[in-house]
Amino acid sequence: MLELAKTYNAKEIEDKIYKLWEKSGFFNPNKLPRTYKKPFTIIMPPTNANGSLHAGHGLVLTIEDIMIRYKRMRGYKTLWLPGLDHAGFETQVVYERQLEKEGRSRFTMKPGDLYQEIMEFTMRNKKNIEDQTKKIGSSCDWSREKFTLDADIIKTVYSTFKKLYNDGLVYRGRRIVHWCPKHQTSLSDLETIDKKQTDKLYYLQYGPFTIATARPETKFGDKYVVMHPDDKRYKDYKHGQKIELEWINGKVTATVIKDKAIDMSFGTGVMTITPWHDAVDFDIAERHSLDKEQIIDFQGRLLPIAGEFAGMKIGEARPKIVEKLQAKGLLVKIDENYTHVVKTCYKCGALIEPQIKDQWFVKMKPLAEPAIEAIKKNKIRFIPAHYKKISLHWLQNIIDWNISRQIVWGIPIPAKICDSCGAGIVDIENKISACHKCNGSVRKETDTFDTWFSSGQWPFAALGYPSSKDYKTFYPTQVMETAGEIIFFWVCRMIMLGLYVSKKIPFENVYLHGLVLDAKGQKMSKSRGNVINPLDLTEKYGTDAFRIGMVVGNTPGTSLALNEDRIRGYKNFANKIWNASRFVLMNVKDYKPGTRVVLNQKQKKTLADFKKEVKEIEKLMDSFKFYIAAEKIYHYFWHTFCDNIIEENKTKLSGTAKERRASQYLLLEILSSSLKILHPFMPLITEEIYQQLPLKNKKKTLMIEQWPQ
RNA sequence: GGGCGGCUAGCUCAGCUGGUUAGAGCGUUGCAUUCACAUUGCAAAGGUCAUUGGUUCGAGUCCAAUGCCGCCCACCA
Repeated sequence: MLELAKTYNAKEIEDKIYKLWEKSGFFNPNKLPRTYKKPFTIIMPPTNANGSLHAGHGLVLTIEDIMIRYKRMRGYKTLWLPGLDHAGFETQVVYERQLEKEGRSRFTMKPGDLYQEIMEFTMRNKKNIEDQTKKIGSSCDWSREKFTLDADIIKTVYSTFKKLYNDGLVYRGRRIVHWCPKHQTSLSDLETIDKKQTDKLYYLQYGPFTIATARPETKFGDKYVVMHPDDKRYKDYKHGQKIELEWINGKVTATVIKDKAIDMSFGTGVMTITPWHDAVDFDIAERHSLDKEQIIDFQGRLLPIAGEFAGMKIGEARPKIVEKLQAKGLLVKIDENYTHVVKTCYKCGALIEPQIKDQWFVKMKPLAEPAIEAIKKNKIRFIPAHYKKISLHWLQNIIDWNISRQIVWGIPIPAKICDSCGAGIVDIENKISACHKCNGSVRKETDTFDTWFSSGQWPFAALGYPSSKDYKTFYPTQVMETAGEIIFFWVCRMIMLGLYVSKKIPFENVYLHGLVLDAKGQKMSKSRGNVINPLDLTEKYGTDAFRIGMVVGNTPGTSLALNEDRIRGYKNFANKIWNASRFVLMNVKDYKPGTRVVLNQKQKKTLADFKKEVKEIEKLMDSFKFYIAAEKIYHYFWHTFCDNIIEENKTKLSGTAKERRASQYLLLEILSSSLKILHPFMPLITEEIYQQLPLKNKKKTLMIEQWPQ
C-alpha cells in the first residue's frame, strides 16, 4: 500500500517498527548479509541495575545507536553489546534506603539473605531497563546481553585478580582507608567528595609546645610531636627526644619527630599525630616506624583509650573534651573561623573517618605506565580532545586502588585470610586450608570487589576473553561512548586493565558526552524534584523527536540543558517528514520503479547538490560531529527538499508524461536517500515511510540499506 | 596550590586546520492560507563575537594578559 495515514502518530508506529527490526535479526552481526565484513563494535556502558533510565541514558543510547546505525549502513559488521551492571555500592545504597523505609536494616540481616533480596530487586529492574532501552529505538544485539554477575564474567574477573596477585600487583595491606561510618565500608579515593567547611581550630598546650587541631577528640593517644627539621624555633629539640608532659587523661611520654611534611608556616609549626585517623599522620608514622593506635571505632565511637569519654560519638565528645582541656589549663585559644576541607561519603554525605584496615590494593603505577604510553602515542582518540590531558594528568599522579568493599552486593573477593598473621591468600578454587606463611588457620574473605574492578574489565570480559569467537572478531572495539564524569572511575581503568590483561587497547575512540541538565541548566536530582524522565518525552513527542533533539547542537563534553521546547521543535520536524513523504507517495502511484527518465539541467543540478550534501554529512559522521550532521540534515530536508525541490516540481507533476516521470524519479530519489541519512537519527519514522516506498531492489528494512553514494 | 572548560542574537547553543555582508533552534514582530503539512509558508527585527594588547594583507577563529562563571584534582594539622 503506497499510503501513509493523514496525520503522523508516533505511538502507532514505534512498537511495531521495533518488532519488525527484532524479527529481522539484523541487530545481531552474525545475521547481517555476508557482505558486511569489517567489524565495528561498541560495548554499551552497562546500565546500573538499581532503577530506571534517566535522561543521561537517553543520550547514551541515542548517540551510540546513531554510530551503530550509520556504520551498519556503511556495510560494517556492527555489534552493539548491551549490558547490566550490578553496581555494587550504588545498588546496595539504593536498597538500604528501601530497607530503612520498611524499618529494616542490613546490619540485622544475614548477608546471604540480603544478597538474595538485592538480586531479586536487580532482576526486576533488569526487565524494566531492557524495555526502556528498546523504547529509545536501540539497535543493540540482545542475544549477547551480559550482566556483571554472570558466571563467565566472574571467572574473568577472578583470573585477572589472580594474575595481578601473581605479578605482585595486588597486595593486602594494613593501610589507612576512607571509612564511611554510616555505610560501614571503605571507599576508594574517587568515592569521596571534598567539602569546604568552617570549624573551630583549637590551640592546645602539649608540654612545651602549642599545637593546633580541629579534632581534639582524636588526640588521646598522641605521643609523637612533629616539627620540620629546618625549623629554627625548635632547633633545640632533637629527633627521638623524649618529653614527659601532662595530657588530657594524665601523664604521657612524647617523642620528638622531625619530618619535612610539616608546614612551618601553619599554626605554630608543631603538631602531634594521630596515625590511625589521618592520612598525613599515617604517612609520617610509616616513615619513622611509629606506633599507631585506634581511637575511634568503626561506628564512630570513642574507644577505651578515651577514658571517661569512651563510648561517646565524636560529635558529643568534642565539646566535653574541650571543656576538660580548658579546666586543666591546656586550652590556649580557639580560632573560630578555621576554613578547611573535609572528606565526605559521595553517597550519604557523612563525614569520612579515616581508619586503618586490612584491605586489598592494586598497585597502580605499573598499570598506568602502558596506558600513559598508549595515550601519548595517540593510540586512543579522545573526543573531545582535551580529555587526553585530563586522563594523562590523573594517570601520572595515580595512587594505589583500594578494591575491597565491606558490602555483600558484589563479586566476592576469592581469598582466604589467615587468623594468626593476617595474610591474604588468593584462592579462586576455594581449596586453601592453612596459611602458607605461618601455617595458621584461615577463614574466607567476606569483602567484595569495588564494582569498578569488574566494570573496568568490561570490554574484553563481555566479549568472552580470551578464547571466544566474539572476542577474536570484535576486540579491540572501535568506540567507547560514556559520560565524561566517569573518565577516571571507568575509562582510564578500562584502558589500564585492558592493556594489562588483553595486551591491547580496549577501544580506539573514546567519545565523552556531558551531563544532561534540566531546562534551567541545573543538575537533575530527586531531592530537587527536577528529574526529567526520557520516556515521558518520547511518549509526548515521539522517540524520533527525542533522539534528534538530544543531539542537535550537543557538542561532546559540554553539558546539555534539556528544554522541552527543544524536543517539541523536532516533533514538528517529524511531522514535516511525514507530510512531505505523504505528498511524494500520493504523486508516485503511477510510477514504476526503474523507469528511464530524462532530467533537465536544474534537476540534474539538484541531484548533484544533494550528493555533495551527503558527502559533507558523511564527513561529519566520520569525525563524530553528529551535532552538526543532524542539524545539516534537518536543514536540508526542510528548507531545501520541502521548501524548494518539492515546490519546484509541483507544476511538472501535472505537466507532460515525460516531465511527470522525471519529477517522480527525482522526488523519490531524494526522499529515499534523505530517509537513509536521517535514519541513524530518527530510525522509527524513516523506517515506517521506507516500508511504503516504491523502490527497486528494496531491502527488508531501511536499517540495512546502503548509505547513499 | 595545581589543572580543565566556558564567556557569540531575548533564551539554549553551533562556528573544523584564520579569508567575502557572523549561523541554527526556540522566542518576538508583520503578512499569507481551501495547494503534503497551521505540528504550515513568506518576510523582518535582533550581535562593539567578555576586556586589553599582539601576530597577520586579513582574527569570533592563533598568541599573551586580565576579568567574571563553572568543573576537576591535591595529605596543610
